[in-house]
Amino acid sequence: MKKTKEYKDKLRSSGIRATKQRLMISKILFNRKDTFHFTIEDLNKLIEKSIDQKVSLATIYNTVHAFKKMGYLKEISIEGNKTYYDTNTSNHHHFFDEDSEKLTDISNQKVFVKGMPKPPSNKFIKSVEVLFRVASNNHNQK
Amino acid sequence: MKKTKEYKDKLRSSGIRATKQRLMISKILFNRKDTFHFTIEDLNKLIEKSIDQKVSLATIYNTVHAFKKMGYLKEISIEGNKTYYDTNTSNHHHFFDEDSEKLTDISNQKVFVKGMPKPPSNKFIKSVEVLFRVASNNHNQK
DNA sequence: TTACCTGCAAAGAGTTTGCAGGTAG
DNA sequence: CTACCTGCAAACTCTTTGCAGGTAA
Repeated sequence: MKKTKEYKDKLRSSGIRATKQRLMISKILFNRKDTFHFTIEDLNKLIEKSIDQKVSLATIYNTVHAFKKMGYLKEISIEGNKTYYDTNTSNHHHFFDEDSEKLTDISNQKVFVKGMPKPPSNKFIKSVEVLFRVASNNHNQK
Repeated sequence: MKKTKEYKDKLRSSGIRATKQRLMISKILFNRKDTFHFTIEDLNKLIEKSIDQKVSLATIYNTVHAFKKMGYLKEISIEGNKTYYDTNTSNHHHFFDEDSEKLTDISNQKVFVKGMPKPPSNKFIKSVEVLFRVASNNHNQK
């Protein structure tokens, strides 16, 4: 609650209006200590659980896309038909737990990629992402 | 053509029937020197272009899933709503060209990940995948 | 012969779009 | 006041499913 003004300013300075819906979503996504990994479905459930009014799915998609374009969210590469987003927009790596289908951050200060390959001509490397797939021993092959 | 018997044996030894459709898809996917990265849509177009009869989409999905289960294909983690498959099932890495949305293999003998993190308790690391995103300089942010 | 497979069409899941009415600035 | 935004429903894309008829072994 105390951060409402801060989010208003952030949105306005990004050139979009600080609507009720966007402020609410900002609070849900960014009022937390840890990185948050989510799908649109996850976010929608959180909104429904909250006391405030419901937000239409179209608006949730719209807002998440806007936040991504502004650099407040990052899309994550995970197989499957759902799109995952991450509130940690810095370059970092992930565990993907195949049992629970949950992501965990790994700082890029702990993991190093050696032997950076030469990119195709006229291309430059925009980012390097490492995904460690984990599971318990008795888990079926994905 | 000369490999038909080989594919028949391969399919049968995997416990599924060597149907016309599966043999045709086997040839398209595996009768090549280089690794092949594709979506179901790509594969369907190749089948349509070929001289043989068309194969229904349901059968293509069915076959690709069967091949994946047998370990002949690997699913690749790329953002977006389409599923990518790879005929190279060994542990290796990729360039992803954001301009063309095409993948290129990188041997895992060239790239090394140092500082392997400790997985969550009771979990073990199944695989390590590195994705290098590349683009040309004038390309818009994805 | 018969268990398995294919093709079609319908259904499902996730996402996008068009547009009328609402609201931030 | 008005350009931008929201909510709804319809549309779209990719994928899965049910089932009648076909086919490998």
